Amino acid sequence: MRIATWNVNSLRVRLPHVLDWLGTHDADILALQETKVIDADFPEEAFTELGYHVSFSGQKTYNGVALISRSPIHEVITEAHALDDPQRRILGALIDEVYVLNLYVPNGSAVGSDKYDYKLTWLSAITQTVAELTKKHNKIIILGDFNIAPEDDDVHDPKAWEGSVLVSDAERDALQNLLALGFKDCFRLFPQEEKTYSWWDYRGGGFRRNHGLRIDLILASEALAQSCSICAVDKEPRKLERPSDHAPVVAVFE
DNA sequence: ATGGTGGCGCGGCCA
Repeated sequence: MRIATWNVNSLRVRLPHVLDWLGTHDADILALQETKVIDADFPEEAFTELGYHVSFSGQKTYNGVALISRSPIHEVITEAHALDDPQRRILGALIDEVYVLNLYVPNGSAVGSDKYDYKLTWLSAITQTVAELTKKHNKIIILGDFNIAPEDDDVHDPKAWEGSVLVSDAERDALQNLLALGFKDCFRLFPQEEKTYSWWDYRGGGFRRNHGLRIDLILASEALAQSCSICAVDKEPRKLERPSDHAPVVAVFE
C-alpha cells in the first residue's frame, strides 16, 4: 500500500498538480490538507473519474482535509471527542483494515499566543482520540501537516528557530505524547539525505535556499511500521509553477 | 525597505 500526505494550500488552485501527481505515482491513498473548499464545491468527479473514492471535510477560506483512496472509505470521523471545533482539520477513516487519520494541526502563529494555546489544546484532544482508536484498531496511520518539526535535524537553521512556533518544546512534547501511544515517525525508520524538509516558506526564496522544515509526517502504529519499506519526501511538485509551499510525503507498506 | 510571498476575496486575515 502506497500512502501519501500533501498540504496543497488550496485544492482549487492545485488540482492540476494533484491530478498529475496521482497519475504518475499510483498512490492508493492520498491525504490532503488546506483544501480551502466547502464540501459543496469539492471537485469530487475529478477523482472518481480516475477510479478513486473520496471523503472530505471542508470549510470556506481556511483549513479543510480530504482523503482520496483506491479502496472504499468507511467509519469516517471528522471530530476529536474532547473538542468542539468549527475548524475542519480532522478526517479519519477505515480503509482496507487500516485506520487512517488525516490531520491538519493548527499552525499556532506564535509561542504564547491564543492560537498557540489552541494548538496545544487541539493536540491534547487528538491524542485522546487516538488513544481511543488504538483500543479498536491495530493498524493505524496518522498523517498530515503536523506543523511541528520533531527534531533539530528537521530544521534548516535550528539556532534561528530555537524556541519559536513549530519547534518549541511544548509542541514537541505534545508530538512525543502522541508517538508514545505506540507510533513511529516512518521517515526516521530509514537513512535519509541530510537537510530533507517538506515545507519551505514562499518568502525569501525559501525553497531555492532549502530553508525548510520537516513538518509533514506519516506516523504508523508499531504493527504497521514493521512493514514500512519506504518513506520519502517528493520535492518535485515544489519545483512547479505556482506550487504549494509543501511537498508530498510518501510511505509504502508491504 | 520595519518586510518578504501566496490564497482568499476585495480589506485584512492566515500561513
